[in-house]
Amino acid sequence: MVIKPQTRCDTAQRRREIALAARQLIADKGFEGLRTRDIAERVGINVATLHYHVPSKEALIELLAQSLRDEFIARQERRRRDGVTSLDRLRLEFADFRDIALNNPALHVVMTELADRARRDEKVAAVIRPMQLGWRDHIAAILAAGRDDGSLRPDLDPDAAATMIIGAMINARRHDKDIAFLDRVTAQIERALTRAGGSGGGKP
Amino acid sequence: MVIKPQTRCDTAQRRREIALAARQLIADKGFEGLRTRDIAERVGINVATLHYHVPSKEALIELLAQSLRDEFIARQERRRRDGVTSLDRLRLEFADFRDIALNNPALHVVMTELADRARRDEKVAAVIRPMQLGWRDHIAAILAAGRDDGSLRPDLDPDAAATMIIGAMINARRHDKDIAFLDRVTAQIERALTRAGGSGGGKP
DNA sequence: CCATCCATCAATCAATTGATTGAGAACACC
DNA sequence: GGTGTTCTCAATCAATTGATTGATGGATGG
Repeated sequence: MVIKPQTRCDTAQRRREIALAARQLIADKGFEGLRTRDIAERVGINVATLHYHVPSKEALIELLAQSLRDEFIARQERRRRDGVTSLDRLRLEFADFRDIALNNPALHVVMTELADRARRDEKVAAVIRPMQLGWRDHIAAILAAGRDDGSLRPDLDPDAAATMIIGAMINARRHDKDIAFLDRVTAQIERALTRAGGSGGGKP
Repeated sequence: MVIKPQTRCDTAQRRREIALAARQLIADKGFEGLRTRDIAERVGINVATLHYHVPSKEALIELLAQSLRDEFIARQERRRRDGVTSLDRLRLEFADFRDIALNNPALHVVMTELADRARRDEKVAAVIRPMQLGWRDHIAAILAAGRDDGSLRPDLDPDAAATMIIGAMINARRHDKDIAFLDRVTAQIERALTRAGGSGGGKP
């Protein structure tokens, strides 16, 4: 199971490894199946060593949440911001989500698990909620701009629509393993938010 | 904690009580915090008695899933089906979701937890997935009818839009405890799916 | 070369947890 | 009242699990 021949390494590095292993395990077996022993094994260290770097399971979960937030922020910052119109920027959001769904699906799974846990764990909530709010606000800002510059329909409620978009994308991935379905959903969102409204009528 | 003075009762009734207690506990502490002892205490019986009626925890979870499905089906059937237009019927869906959110919020919480578990538990998946698919198909059918009778926009992709609607409603409830926000989201959905597309422009 | 700190591990602990056992109470039927 | 079935519980088990302990090796600086 574990390949890497272990050498000593400093706490910062070990904590990164531990967070990563925890994430993979959660993606596999869910939060309820998360065991410190499994994490240690995956990292290739003793349980005691794990507890040396991360004092308790609670601290571990907080570490996990922070690790997730860090990656989210990193992704956010490395994005291109060069959309010309608001619609372009919205499409960029769709593309980003699609990219994660394809290349790092565990991220969404763990995100969902943590979001559920945030419901009853204040420590996790303190890390996760701002992240979710930030995402929503980010999309809402794009929508508001699009509404005002005319590239999106004028009767948009930015916050409500942003919530709709995020929920739609997550739900599209929840069941359908087929990425094409996500594309259909984002295409439908786009049609639903642009001005035209299919007023031309008729099916092509 | 437990009030009811216990008397003997038959397996069918006990299993109902157990499923209900399990549901409440999951709503409180999540799947990972579900303990057979806690369930037994909540029902007011001994753990051994619980295991007499429900042989294993796995069986318990399956029972839980079935209990949820039964309630869902029951709700589905007791609904009024008298929407005149498709838009009316869609609004009825919104109202149903709103009603559950207000009067039985635990239902949505447990539903989400079970949906997550279905990812790695085939038994649960076998019960939950058809239920979710049924919901989506139900809404998709309404949308398809609306598209064809002209009360909804002609460029609708019923399955994609249904997924969007469900995801939007769930996501609206996930964070915002305020029911008014759900109303904003459903209002936005409605605007997004009807033909007009705000082509009249301008804010009131 | 030595003292010190850091990282690691084998062994073990205490608590939790799903499940079982064996015996007894409530009930039904005759 | 007798008999068998159904339901219930106190006590207990075996396994799991988060966490600790005490010892060991290695690196670093003097």
